[in-house]
Amino acid sequence: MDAMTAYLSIGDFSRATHMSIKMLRHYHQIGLLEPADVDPHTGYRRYTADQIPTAQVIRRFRGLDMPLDEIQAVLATSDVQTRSERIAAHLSRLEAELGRTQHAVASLRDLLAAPSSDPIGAIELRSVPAVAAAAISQTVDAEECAMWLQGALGEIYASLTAQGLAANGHPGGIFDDDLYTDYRGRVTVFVPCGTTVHPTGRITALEVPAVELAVITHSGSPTEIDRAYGALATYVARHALAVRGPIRENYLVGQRETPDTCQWRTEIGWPIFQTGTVPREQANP
Amino acid sequence: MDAMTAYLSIGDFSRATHMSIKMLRHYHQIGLLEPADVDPHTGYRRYTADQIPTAQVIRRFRGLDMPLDEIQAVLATSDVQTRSERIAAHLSRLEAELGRTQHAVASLRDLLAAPSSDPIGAIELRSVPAVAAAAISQTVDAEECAMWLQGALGEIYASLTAQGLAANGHPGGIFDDDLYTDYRGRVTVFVPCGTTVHPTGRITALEVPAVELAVITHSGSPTEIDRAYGALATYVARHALAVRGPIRENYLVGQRETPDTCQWRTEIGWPIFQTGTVPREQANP
DNA sequence: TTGCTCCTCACGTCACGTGAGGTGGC
DNA sequence: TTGCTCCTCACGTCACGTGAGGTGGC
Repeated sequence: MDAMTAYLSIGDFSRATHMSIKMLRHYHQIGLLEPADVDPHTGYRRYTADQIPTAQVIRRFRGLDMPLDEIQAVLATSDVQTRSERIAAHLSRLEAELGRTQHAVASLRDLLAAPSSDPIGAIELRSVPAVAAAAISQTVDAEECAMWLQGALGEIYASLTAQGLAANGHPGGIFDDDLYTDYRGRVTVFVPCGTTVHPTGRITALEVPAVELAVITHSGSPTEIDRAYGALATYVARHALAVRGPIRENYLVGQRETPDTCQWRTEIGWPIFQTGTVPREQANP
Repeated sequence: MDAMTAYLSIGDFSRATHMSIKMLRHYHQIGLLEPADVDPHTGYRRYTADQIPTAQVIRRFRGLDMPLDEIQAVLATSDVQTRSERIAAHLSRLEAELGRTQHAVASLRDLLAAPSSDPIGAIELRSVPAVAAAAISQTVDAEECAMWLQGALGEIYASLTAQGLAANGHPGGIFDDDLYTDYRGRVTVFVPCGTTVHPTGRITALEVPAVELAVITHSGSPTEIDRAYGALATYVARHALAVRGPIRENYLVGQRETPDTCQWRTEIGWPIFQTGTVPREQANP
């Protein structure tokens, strides 16, 4: 018997590859996995045994939540080098996400085990003067914001070193409201420096404006900063201090000081009314 | 100033909780997180600072991909005991999935590193006689099939022991086509035993029918059994042997023998034409 | 001939995102 | 008064699943 005539019906192909018929039809429709032959009269799909390995690769990738268009891109890449790179990139992303999820699970376990072990510090009202800085601004997605910030900060420090300039305080970030309300907005990261920086790459010289802020300090990993945000927002709301304006963050201890995120310390600054001489207050949530 | 009047607009609440406005409106619509007040004239949503912790819990759970209705169920549970159990259950599911994904990543890395290290065995055509067995049958989803099978098998062995009966061969499974084509179908798991079993629980006495099968053996974890299925389907297609009927599996080495899934050995049987005296053949994919 | 497989729409699901078009509040 | 915030539809996205209603093949 001729091996070429050994077509598999969609049902047989489903059994061979462990993909549902609905999936196979879907993959046909979007052109990801086209049957070797389609009967022009009945519309019956016919697959060959040769297509099984391809189907299995697709199934494996889907099992790892790779989007269909990415799978398609990988399969369309004939260049072995590029192909391997794309796959490796996806696997790295996956492993990174695995780490984050593991961390989140542990963190939630902690939260549930000791519900009120809040190491959330006091809230301080602060008048921040204007300061000259080297800065990078860009519109970014909320998800990639943390990563983007690290990269931009690295670029700024590298340029300061190249220009023989010294940082003049902790690095900071300025976050447009859109970043929170639409999950996409303008972010500025800056490093104060006495001398005006010479613009190179994405870097610009920026006069960071003066503001009145309610400030809280978050100790620990950025993944758990939400609690400090909540405490700060509660305080500002209860005291009716709220005013429009971007949120600030200052990185007292961060990537540059230690890779151990548990030791990081971040100040969050929420814009408030100019209250003149404000007494230092304790948060009372 | 009165703390009770300290409402937050949806924008402020978004900044306080790191949830987008779209999310907050969505959660309002489905009743997961209702604003403390809605202005009857303008429709403006007003939140209180008290709602921030609840919102944060929701955000944490969503970060772990918990479905919204499950979150709702957890929050609606006033009984602390039940609530903790539900959360713990979700975390356990998550950790199990983490393990599976890690395994899948590693497996795919292997596959890419050594593309043709196929330890896939020979294919044998076999006449299987009918056999008396203790069995459990049920319609299950493809995803939960493996888990279900372990549980059912455990029940069967326990009952055999209780009735003083001995197993008379390896345990096996019978899988309706629907399980592959629709991801939901009838599955039967059985253990051959000489004496007729007394029906208890889900267990019935079953005469497992005789069949002609093409059989391949898969060595290793069930998560990688897809390759053996592919090889077997290819063989059956190329030799035009296919015939309707449920697929069989025999568990030569499984959970009962060793928890190390790498050492498991599973036979897969694909129904074929009754060919009378068949010569033993080698697969030639 | 019966029952099974396979076909094509059309619509549903889940958790939102993306505008359009309009109004309210400082 | 201007510009910003907020509102409600209505529709889109992603990867399919769920029928309805109908035809083909052994």
